[in-house]
Amino acid sequence: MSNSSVRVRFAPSPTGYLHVGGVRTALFNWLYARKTQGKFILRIEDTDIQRNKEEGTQIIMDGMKWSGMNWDEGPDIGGPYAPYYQSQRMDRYKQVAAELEKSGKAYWAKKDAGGPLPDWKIEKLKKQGKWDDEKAQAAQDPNPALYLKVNLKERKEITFHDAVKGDLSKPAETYQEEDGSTRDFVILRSNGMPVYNFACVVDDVDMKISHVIRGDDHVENTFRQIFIYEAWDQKIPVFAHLPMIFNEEGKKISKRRDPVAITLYQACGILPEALINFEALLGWSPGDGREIMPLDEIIREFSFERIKSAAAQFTLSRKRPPPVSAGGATTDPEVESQIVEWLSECMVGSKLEWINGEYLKKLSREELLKRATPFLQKKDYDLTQHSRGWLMDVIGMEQERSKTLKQLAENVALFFKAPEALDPKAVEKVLKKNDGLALLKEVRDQLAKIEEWSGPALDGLVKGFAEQRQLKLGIIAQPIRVALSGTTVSPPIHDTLHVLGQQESLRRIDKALELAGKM
RNA sequence: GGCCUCAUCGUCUAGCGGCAGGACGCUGGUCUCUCGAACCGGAAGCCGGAGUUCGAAUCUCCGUGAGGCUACCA
Repeated sequence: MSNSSVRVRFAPSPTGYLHVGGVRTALFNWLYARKTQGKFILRIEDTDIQRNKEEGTQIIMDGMKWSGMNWDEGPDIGGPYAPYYQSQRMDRYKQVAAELEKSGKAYWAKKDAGGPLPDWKIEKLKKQGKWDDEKAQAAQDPNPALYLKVNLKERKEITFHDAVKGDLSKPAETYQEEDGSTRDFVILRSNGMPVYNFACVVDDVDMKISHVIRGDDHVENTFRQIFIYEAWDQKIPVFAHLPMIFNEEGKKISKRRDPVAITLYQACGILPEALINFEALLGWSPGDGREIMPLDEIIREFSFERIKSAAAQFTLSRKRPPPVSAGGATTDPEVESQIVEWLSECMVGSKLEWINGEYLKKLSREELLKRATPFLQKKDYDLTQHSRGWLMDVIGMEQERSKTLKQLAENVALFFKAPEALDPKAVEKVLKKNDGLALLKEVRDQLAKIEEWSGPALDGLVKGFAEQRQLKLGIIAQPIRVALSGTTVSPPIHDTLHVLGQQESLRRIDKALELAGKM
């Protein structure tokens, strides 16, 4: 079936976790591959040994799987151009480098002619937190590095067409020193390791990548990479640079500081399909106002033309000070759970949360139970005591009112644990007004006598009770609600009674009468 | 400092020379049962200045602001 020549890749570094920016980049590649029936390749860019984490690759693959993005070739499943780890392709980079050297396109040199960086620049880099001592030292390495000879070919500017941004160009002078010589750049470090730009091109050529889809922080790299493609005499792929995703401060997402690990969103009870939908809409839109779009619809509608070039903020809702400075790069479960609590709060009222709620509503009860179970277990509810049917009834009642799985688990608490105390405000507002306590006593006796404990029967009982006394339904429903839940909020009262069961309902009402009497 | 890119409600966006529209949030209201549910309203925006044009959010130029890259980091 697959006769498309489209081959795209997602090439993350295994530095600890998959974050929302990476997911967006992966997503747009994946969407394009699926739309064109091409191949989506997962490649691990682990040439920077310092920053790699051993379990990094697994974390990325787990995140991709959770998001629902599958790959056709990759580190675990291999493929025609294996291996898909850069660290295992070192010989190949050296081989290509040797070819370039042999054909006079690259040369070994020790250049410190540029000398140490100008002071203003060092200061700026330090200020931006980008200063890297190791990197600075490497530049001072006494051994030669392999430089690519930049060939301007008489061009006044270097130009390429970007599928998203249109024609992009850069003046040739940028690659010229004042004396007219070209500003060549390193492709193999003095320690023999390839730099990113070089390894990336070699891999993309070897793996026959047709479209390079990545963040627009790579636009500048593209110009350098074009010199490599040309020197090596290879076909240049189509480039598509995606607008960045910024944090709330309008800066490039920082893995260190921002809460962006997708496992965090998972823990907040976000559904993967909702996160994907939300991220697809960051920088792309179908153009007709559709917001909730199932994956197959997004695939059908996806095109580079509809990607805009301005950056988007990955914004939650209210900004509150985080409990700790770590943005999710923690391994301490205690700290992690604090961050999840904080993030859940920040998410209230956000578009992501809204989209999630929409997806949550559409799940079948079976599916909802499956997804919610880990969250219910985390709340220490004893699930073994209850039937599947009962559990589905319970979560079904809160399905519409909850926007995340985490909220759902919190909202159903009253069905698993009787309230230990009554909310004093609720007692004041409901039980101590309008004869609340007296009415509760009366309705309790009727509930004790009812023959059929079913939703409709209970609905009839409560409504009949109110009608008889010419009271608004709320006047009687609220006292029951407070008795059952301890608060003024719960699902519809007859459903709550029904699911709780006669015995438990009466027990709670009795307890509430006793407690409220003392207050 | 140099080069590149971007600029529409608070946020995500539609707009491709002809009345600035949608969504989230906010806000007001409705609902003989509560709610962060549902339903119905409202406020809220073209970064600034010139130019082209009968007409500019849209095209051009100049500012301003923001971001990216700029070292052997990816």
